[in-house]
Amino acid sequence: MTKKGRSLLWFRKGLRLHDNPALLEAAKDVEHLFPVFCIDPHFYEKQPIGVNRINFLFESLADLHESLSARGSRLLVLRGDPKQILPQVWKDWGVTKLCYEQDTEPYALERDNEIGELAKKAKVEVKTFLSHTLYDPVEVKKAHGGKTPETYKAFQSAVAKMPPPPSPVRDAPEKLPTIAPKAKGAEEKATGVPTLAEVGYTDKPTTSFHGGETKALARLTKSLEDKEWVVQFEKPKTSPAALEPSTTVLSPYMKFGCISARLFYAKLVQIEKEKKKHTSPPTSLVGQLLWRDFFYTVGYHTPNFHHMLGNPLCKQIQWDVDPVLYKAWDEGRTGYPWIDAIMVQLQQQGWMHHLARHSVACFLTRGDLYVSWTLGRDTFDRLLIDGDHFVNNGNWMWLSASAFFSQFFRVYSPITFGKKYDKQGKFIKHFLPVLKDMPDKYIYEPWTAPEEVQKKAKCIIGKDYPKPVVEHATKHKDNLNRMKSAYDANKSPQKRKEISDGFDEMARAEVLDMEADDDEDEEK
DNA sequence: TGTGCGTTGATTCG
DNA sequence: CGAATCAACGCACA
Repeated sequence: MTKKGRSLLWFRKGLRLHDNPALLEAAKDVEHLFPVFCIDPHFYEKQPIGVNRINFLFESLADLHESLSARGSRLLVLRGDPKQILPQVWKDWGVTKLCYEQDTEPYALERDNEIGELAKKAKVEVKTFLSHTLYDPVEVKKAHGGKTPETYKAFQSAVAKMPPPPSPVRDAPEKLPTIAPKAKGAEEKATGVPTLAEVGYTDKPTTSFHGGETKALARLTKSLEDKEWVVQFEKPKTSPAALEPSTTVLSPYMKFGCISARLFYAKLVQIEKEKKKHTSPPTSLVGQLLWRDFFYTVGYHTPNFHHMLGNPLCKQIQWDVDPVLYKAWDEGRTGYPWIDAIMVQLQQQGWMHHLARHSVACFLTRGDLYVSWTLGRDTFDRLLIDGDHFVNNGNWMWLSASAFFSQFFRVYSPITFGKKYDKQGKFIKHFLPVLKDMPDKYIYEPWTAPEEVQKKAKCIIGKDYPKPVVEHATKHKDNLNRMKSAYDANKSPQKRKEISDGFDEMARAEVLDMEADDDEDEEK
């Protein structure tokens, strides 16, 4: 049988050659294969992506290109809106089949729907595959009696009724079909992975984590080396103050699909079987993978999951609109070293420990500043190399006690929480060198240090390092009362609606616009 | 309608 | 260092 046809493999997430069913389908029985990634302006129109995050993506693309090249292919990187670009290239290149991995994020659903329609008109066959999550969110809902599981437990009971997650499919073949040699515009349009400078970045990336399937697989192997550690893993017992991460840091690779969740899962289950005794969800490593699938599932089925307004799961809360407090948090100058050090770690590394994220998220919202979780979500989305739509939004609602979690009286202290893990404040001193000579005794509350101690440490509070922007002891108590009132109000649909109607989204937008205004001021 | 539980709080007491 | 207490939420299930 002679091979005919030309397929286009569209990479979005799933930046890998292992466990990639769309790739296997695209490479099957065709004469030529066009592996494509689109740099879609949609993802940086709302806010500029942090340099670490965009670099992680570019590194992942470069790695993908290398791996494809080793198999006689290459990665074609296109610039622009895929809804415009793809129809053009499949016409130019004579593409007969379009293959990609399903993406359930709201923007992706809309985009892919539209592209599906365009493909139909152009008589391009479309084949899609579910391989980003362990379970299909649609199937999970079915298994739960047609209702969306809104708690982890409900999710667990739903998936317990389902077949286990599919095993990873076989790796990409050693030889892939080539790109058609004279495909019109293939070389001009697809100019390889862009440099940071080309897309307007002048700053260098600062993170020590690097993207790509190769790095991902190496990290997976290393993470699973110590099987005893694997089977004893309990997330809450790992330290948020460790300078060498106390967890796997596989999340950025999971976000971009440099690693397959199903591969990770299969390996964990194998080790658990081997060792017999092991920890269990929700705290175990398998439990962590299930959290990811839980948020993907509930997020997919909840309208306006990434908003407070119009989100049926989300408590309607009249958060303060305070650009000054928000910016102090965002830029790591709240005057609470534990909070600021974590925010600096976010800027530098694009990654923080899960409990560190809890600390700063609680602080921004119900704990101290009483600023909307959606602003914190945006900061994380901009700077985290593992920022993942459903997981990020879900966790922000959790920490702000807007959904999933309702014991709002459990507040993280910006002073004592970190102390439990790091009495000497090594973490703080690493990320806030201005405090490096502050005695351990004052490291979590430097404003309490006597003047001569501050002088000796060459760190005057209010000059070299900020005074606290709010007083935690009093503010968190005020907030507790406000949360109690908000919860009471949410019991009444009428009052809930009143809060929604009165919540000024424009005011929230102004907070974001402030940064643009600042830039203008600097130029003047 | 009551009860127990919920991935990861803080403080105090023994 | 573990347990009780603080003040007290919503949800699932009996």
